[in-house]
Amino acid sequence: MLDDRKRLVLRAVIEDYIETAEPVGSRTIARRHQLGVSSATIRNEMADLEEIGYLEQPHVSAGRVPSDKGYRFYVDMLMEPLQYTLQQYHQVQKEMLRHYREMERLCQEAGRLLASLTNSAAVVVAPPIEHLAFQHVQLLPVDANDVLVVLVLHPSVVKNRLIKTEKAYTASELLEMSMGLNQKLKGVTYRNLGPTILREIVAEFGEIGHVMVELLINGLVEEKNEQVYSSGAPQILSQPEFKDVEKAKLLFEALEQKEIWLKLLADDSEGVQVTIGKENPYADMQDLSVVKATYHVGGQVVGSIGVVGPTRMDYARMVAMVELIASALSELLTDMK
Amino acid sequence: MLDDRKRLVLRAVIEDYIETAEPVGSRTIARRHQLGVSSATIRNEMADLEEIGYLEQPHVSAGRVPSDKGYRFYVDMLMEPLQYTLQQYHQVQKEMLRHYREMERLCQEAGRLLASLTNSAAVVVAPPIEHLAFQHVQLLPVDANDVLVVLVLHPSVVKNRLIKTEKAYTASELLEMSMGLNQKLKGVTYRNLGPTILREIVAEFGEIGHVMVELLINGLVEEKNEQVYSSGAPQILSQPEFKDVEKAKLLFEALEQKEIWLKLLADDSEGVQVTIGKENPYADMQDLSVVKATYHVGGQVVGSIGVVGPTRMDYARMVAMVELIASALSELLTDMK
DNA sequence: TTTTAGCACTCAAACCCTTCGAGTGCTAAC
DNA sequence: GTTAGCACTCGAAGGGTTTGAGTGCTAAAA
Repeated sequence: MLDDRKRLVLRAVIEDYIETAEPVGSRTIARRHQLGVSSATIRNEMADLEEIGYLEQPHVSAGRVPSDKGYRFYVDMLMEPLQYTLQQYHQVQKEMLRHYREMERLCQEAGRLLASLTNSAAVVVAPPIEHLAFQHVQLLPVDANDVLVVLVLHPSVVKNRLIKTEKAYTASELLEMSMGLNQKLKGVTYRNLGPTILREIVAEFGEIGHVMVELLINGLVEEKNEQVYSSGAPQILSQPEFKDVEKAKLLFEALEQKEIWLKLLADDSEGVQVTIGKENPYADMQDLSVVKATYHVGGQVVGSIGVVGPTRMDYARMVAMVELIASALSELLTDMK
Repeated sequence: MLDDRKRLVLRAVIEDYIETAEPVGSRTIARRHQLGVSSATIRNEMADLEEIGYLEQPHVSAGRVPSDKGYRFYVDMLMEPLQYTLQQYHQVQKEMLRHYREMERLCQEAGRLLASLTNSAAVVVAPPIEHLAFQHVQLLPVDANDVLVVLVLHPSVVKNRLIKTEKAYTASELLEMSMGLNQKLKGVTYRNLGPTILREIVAEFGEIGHVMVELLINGLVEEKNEQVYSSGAPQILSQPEFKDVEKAKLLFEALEQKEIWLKLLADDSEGVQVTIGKENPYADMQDLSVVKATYHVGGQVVGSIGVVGPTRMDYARMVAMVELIASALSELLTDMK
């Protein structure tokens, strides 16, 4: 469909544009890349590429700029895949470990690292609580009428909530109830918490049972929004496309729309996925590109992580870095198991 | 020092400027405020106010703009204090309660609310862990070699960490150790964890003792940065002073310098404090003003909360809102007790 | 003595014009 | 098929003018 020279020209235009953020002209290409043809020839090729829709002209006397379609072709067919080094991998894992052993923190840290590696904004969707399984439930006496509920979920999530009770429970009463609850819940995934189990809990554990059920249900609901973390937004202001504050505001607002990310990153296909400009269904993000990957625990997809930036981004680098962070995160989470 | 009319003029200039963000001229004042004198008179007054240093002129044919010193006088002497309503107070408490009963979450939520009430960026310094006291320590068996350490601190902070042990402990061993640790630690503040206690713990509890001590010490260190939350940064981009992206970047960077906030908000004097422009010792923040207050648990200062914005801010409103959030937060935290 | 009307003056912002140059498309020759 | 050459386009940059908000000063009025 595209002969070799056209590919070379397209690639040259895109890579120059990614680097300089300025429309690139035929002479620049002729000078900077040794294609062995004159600018006039390149001019002809560029006109063709524009006709197919891979390049665009901001105005007639400016150079060319890649279109979304052009970037797509570049990402799929032209770009030189970049492979992260083993050294980078270890470095990243070390960084992550330095911080927290707790799953949600680890996910946040992964996002922060990704943002700093790419100089861009990163978004992480942490594993939805629905996929987690109860590993351990414990009621602890803290004060006269204060009971601490500790829920250990698998993998490596601990939730705790202090509750106030009407009745004052003794340590051994609580211990006994903990054992009972454990029996009921151990191994059950959050999502499989059917009404039967809940009703049993209310019936068997009285006041505490009531509170527990409310806590289980509300815990589930509340976490929805807490599950999306973003970082690195400020540094993206250095990108020339955001010299216009309005553009920047759009990006920031997009980052705050956590539901969008839940949906966008929910797709659990394999490998790194790239969404370019208008390919994105959300109108506010059609100037932006998203590069994302899923991460795994023991082979099962549990969440995803990605970067957002202007469509003019270094896709090869972004893909490599997202891949890097996603694998490192997957490995750490799996080891946590 | 300043006669009544000068005060009226200064106040009019500042309030107009806060509202419009444009340098204000003598005619505008004469028109919009009924001072009963002509623009020429106001012009003379403004010249005087400039001489004392309360007003400045961006250039000779522009109107006047308040100087830092002018804002200071306004805040101390001129501005009409705004009192939040009881209804707002209840509303805010309700909002806060809707979210979390856990101290750190509550602090974050307070920041988020403050940001949205003021359309500005808010920063919260959560109570430093050094001030917290151990209330309950518990080791829980989670898996063969996984032990969950739960630290309940007063007021209302729960920390937990999963640790891997060499030895596999039985539930009852862990229970016994929990009781021993409790005895040692209960009531001790984090800050008073002297080497004696730590040494005793290592001596008495072997492997677990080692891990516990490491955890206690590292926990202390790691939390430092985690203790500062900021929110509402994006909305501040709407302020006209940030139409220049460079300015905005400065603010964002300032918000990320958590140590600055720790120091800035560490000062635990009573009431709401206002730092205007150059009064701020940090060079990067000399275009910004900070309005902050401390919050309390049972009468004792534990942390502080504030807003940052351009020096042209609605000080009366900011002060009222910071006061509102700080009292609501104090009351909730105290009740948690 | 204070206030005010009047007026000359200043200066950024807005507008218009010109120039400059990067870049194009087309044509004709190689 | 390639390329040199050239006319053409159009944004960006620079320069000049106009406009208008705002000032300070002066002299007269209160």
